[in-house]
Amino acid sequence: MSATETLTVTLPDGKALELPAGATGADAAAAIGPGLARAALAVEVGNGAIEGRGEGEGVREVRDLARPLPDGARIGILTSRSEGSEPLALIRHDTAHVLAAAVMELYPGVKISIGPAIENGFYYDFEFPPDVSVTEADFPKIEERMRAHVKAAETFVREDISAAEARARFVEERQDYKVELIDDLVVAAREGGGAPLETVSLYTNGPFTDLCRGPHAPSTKTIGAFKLQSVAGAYWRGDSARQMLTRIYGTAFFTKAELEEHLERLEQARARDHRKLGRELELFQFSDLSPGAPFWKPAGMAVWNALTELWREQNRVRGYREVKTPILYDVELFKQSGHWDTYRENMYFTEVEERPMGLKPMNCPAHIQIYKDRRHSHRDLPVRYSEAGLVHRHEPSGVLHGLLRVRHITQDDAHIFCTEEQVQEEVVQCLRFGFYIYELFGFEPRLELSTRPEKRIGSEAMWDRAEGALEGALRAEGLDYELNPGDGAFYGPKIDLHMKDSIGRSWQLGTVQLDYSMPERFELAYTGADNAEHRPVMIHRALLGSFERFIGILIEHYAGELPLWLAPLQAIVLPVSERFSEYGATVCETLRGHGLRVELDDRGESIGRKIRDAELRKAPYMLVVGEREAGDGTVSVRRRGAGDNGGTVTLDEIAERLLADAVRRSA
RNA sequence: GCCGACGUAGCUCAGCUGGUAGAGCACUUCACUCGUAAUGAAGGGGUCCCCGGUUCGAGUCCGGGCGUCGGCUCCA
Repeated sequence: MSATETLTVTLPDGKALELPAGATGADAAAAIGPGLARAALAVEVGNGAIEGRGEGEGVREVRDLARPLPDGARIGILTSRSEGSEPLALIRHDTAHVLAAAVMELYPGVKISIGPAIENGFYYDFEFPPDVSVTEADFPKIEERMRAHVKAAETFVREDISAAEARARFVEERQDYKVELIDDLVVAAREGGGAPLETVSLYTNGPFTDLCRGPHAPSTKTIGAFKLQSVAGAYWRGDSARQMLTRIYGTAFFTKAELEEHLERLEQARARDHRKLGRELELFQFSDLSPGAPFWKPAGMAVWNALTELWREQNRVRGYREVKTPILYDVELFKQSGHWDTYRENMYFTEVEERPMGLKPMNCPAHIQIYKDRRHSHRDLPVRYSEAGLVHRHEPSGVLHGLLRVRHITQDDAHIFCTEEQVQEEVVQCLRFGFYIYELFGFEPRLELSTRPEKRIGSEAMWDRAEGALEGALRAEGLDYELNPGDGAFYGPKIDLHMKDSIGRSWQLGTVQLDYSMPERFELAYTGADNAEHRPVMIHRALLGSFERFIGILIEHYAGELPLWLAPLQAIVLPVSERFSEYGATVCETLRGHGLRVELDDRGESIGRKIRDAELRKAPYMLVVGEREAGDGTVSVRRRGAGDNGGTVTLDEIAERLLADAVRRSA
């Protein structure tokens, strides 16, 4: 055979496979084996680089099995058992098309927009006719229709047609969103400076055709199990000025068992929802009378105070001095700080004796007042003020979410006023402080460096120095970080600290921001060694983010089972009957005398009942006392969730153990 | 703020097409005095989110408001 009649591809194991010219991914799979041919979903194509490195490495694309393979490509056949998220993403995207197909059939006149796979499933956005509203109650009907498409094992057929032809087709079908997408593709190709857009791809399964880049599995039959999950509003193209579409969320898996396992996980995540646990454990409550503002109950306050102790202790150790500043100010302050111009919409205002006043949305202008109350020498710097600062922000009603998004926010705030030379070292110390705290909870930090945005103040030289200082700090600590070019604040670059919790969710907690704007606006100064006035740099720093949010995250991270040092109820004394209440009271008082949070359950209930209730309250230690213990001054120890295997120890021993645990702050 | 759903006892929820409310848990009382995840019995408890409308009659239907939930946008 001559070269033009064959093509060669390289398989993942490095072996070359020779195929007839024009062979497809499906042909390759068939050439490898009939089992693979049946299991194949798509083909991964990487160009060049037969040896697996060099040119082309990293350029890879997942393609339909039916597309011809390029000569010399490295390929891998994708099946449901392939590693990574791609196989699932593929069938989820397939399922999105099936959803759209079903919806088109059930709701004539519906306009379709886009339907991608997302992290745990997929969605499709629709514009329903004005008189139609779709709710979760309609899901069974839609799912039934979808099942028919899956059962029919419809082939996904790709056609590449000219943009003009596709446009005409969607104009004809009155699919305005598809027309807009095509127009934008054409414009993007033109503005990208490359070749003009020649064709767009359409995918058809059964009666349904969609504008789609692909890829898709060969047919709908690989969708093993799917479920529609929720319906929500979503702006067309994520733009709040544009049409609100109806988004239907769903998920899909290769097998029913996997789907059920996933739904089970969702159920478990709901069980650790901090709003549910907050109510059950009586940590906090919300009231219609003050939306977005938690009421801390005694148990929640115990957690708050334990966290505050950590915060206060560590700030002191690290050279911060705690301050406390008002929450209500003459609006002049916010005009000077700039918040009036940029943030007024989200602030709370009132009038006191005809004087317009506002609640602070940030603590920095307040700390600046303290800094300005005296003159500073370069010898004084850095000046570090910390405050559990209460700020109010009028968050839009739709975004409030338990403790995680509130209007009444207690930030673990700090501001450092320092010289430019000190910036890097101060940032290093902030990062170390953050890591110290996160490690206590087993959070794994991830860092992001955000640099100069388009709209900014200050000279290029200033930004060079500021970004250099942050980068220098990250490098000096040997830390990995992600770069977010252009994502900094207008007044300076920042490092954000993100964490992953026990179930893999990511949260942004801390932030370290350089600020060259506030010192300017408030004309901050220090006297240098040269006896001249200089501007200090200001570092804004929060590590927990806010006490409210951090506690919310902790509750979910620990599923309510807080470590002893944070637990509102550290131990509960359980007399086996009321006859031993007196001894129980002695035990309880002794432990309380050591500063531990202990209660006595002297209700006339059975010991089984008391243990059950104590477990539900998630007390780390249950101390059972009865005739034996009262006789020899001991307690029978039961650990939360561990059953009766803690042994029997003397009162002194248990006190010592609990105290050591609390002081160590062990997780 | 936007879209949608929801709002019934402290909690979780039931209440069909309009006829003045119900369960379990929790709570109270009594009995039991118990050894490692629910002892039994009796009892109390409701402006059915708020305002207005339709109706002989509204928890139920309609309109408005507030709040919550799921998303979207936002988080300087």
